[in-house]
Amino acid sequence: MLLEWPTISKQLNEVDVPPTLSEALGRVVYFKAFDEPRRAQLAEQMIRQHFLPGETIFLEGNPTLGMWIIERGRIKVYKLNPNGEEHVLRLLGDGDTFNEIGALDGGANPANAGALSETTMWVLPSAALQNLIATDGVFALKVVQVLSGKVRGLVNQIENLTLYSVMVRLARFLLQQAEDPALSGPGVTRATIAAHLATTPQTVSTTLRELELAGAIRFDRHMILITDESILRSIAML
Amino acid sequence: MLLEWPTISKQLNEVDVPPTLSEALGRVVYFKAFDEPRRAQLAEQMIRQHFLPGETIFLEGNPTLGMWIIERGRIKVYKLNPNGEEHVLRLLGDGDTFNEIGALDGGANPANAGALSETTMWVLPSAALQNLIATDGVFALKVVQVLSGKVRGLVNQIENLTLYSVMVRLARFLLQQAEDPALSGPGVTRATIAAHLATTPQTVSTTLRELELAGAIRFDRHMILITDESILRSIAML
DNA sequence: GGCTGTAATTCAGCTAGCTGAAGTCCAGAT
DNA sequence: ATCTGGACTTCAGCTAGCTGAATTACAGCC
Repeated sequence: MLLEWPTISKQLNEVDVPPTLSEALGRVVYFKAFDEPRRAQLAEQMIRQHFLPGETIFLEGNPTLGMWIIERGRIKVYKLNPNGEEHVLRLLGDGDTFNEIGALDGGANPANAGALSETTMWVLPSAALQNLIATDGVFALKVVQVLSGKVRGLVNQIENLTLYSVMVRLARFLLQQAEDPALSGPGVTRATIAAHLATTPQTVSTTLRELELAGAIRFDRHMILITDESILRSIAML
Repeated sequence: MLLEWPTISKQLNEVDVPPTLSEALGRVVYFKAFDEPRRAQLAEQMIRQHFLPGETIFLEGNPTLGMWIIERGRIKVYKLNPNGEEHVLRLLGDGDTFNEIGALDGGANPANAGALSETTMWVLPSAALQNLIATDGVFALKVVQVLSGKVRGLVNQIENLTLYSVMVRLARFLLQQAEDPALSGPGVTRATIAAHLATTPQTVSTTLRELELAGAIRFDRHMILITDESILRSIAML
């Protein structure tokens, strides 16, 4: 199993870029069940946005524009404390959505968002989303399902942060990374991962060395190779 | 401002116990908008349960019975790691609901639940809840609102845990406690609070002493008095 | 009143993980 | 080929908070 780790920005040519926005919407969890005309109608209400690496997409506490859908790129959703320290809540990539909460309840942005790589995205205005829920029971049900999953995910994050060591959290992250391409790729640096696992880049480094020593992974240039998933899983306590 | 701290179980006579279940449902966030006949119909589908302090209500991973509604008492929702260490996700009391997620998405219980005090509760079976969502758009919208709030709350918890010290977390908890009676009262011991703030009872003790030294709080028997809210708020970085 | 058991406090010693600094690696630009 | 700057690594020193143990306080009960 091979993991693209940071700084590898060249070879990132995921082949299957969907040709039209409407088609792309078919891959978004919320709209999978929509038929073509309905997706097209939705597409008309959306606004295209483009960001460069390092650019801020929006700030916590500001009014929510809508739900964001990533066409292509990597972004982070994060919190800051007054010292400027950062905790990365989510790392997202192609086809992922974010800031649903603000769009759904009409409140302010719950967190900050920033581009990690060059990114193309679309915004579905809050009003359009809320209108869908109010008029389409099946869609509302879908939203409840997705939100439930989101709650489960956050509870899981809290569990990891409070009940497991950096070693375990990192092992779990590597296993997730093997499943989800959004967790690797351009812009996803050690510092970003550290901020996601509530630790420091230095500690990530030394802990990766320990994982190598334990025979779970191997380094190949800037890539990380899982050499023995069973060892990694047992370290991850899974 | 006065906070009942642990071990005071006698004087807990919150006067306004609602006489009927149907009436009690009117105080539950999900059912506030229901009229009396509708609440009565709902009440018919519910099952009454009784627990003693320390009893387990349900375990993570088991099939979900339904959504629980607390008539009277204190409970905790918590996660365990293989060492038996515990993290308390939520502390709940009269009128609060829990395990909605399992009931909403039909999955397993996302966490464990246990009674902290003698508790009377009701279970609304998952099927009944899901039926409501499917047939009542206004209700579905309400559920989306509540779930959004839940996500915001969890993100807030993660922020506290990862970006702020025990001192700050404890100060914030004391301020919350002043607002929400479920966070004090019978069964809510130092150990429980420590498990909620991801620390130890010893550290809670020493940190409370420091807060006293800073002039933010005072001890009176086993009670904690907020003597200077502005000091406490500034320590809490709020 | 005195007993008993649980909760809370205090303290000394320890450790996981942080901090800051110095050095290395490497992709991209010239 | 060399240079440059960001990312990564390594290390020594430190500290917030944990651990275990001993002590005290208190509620409930007779």
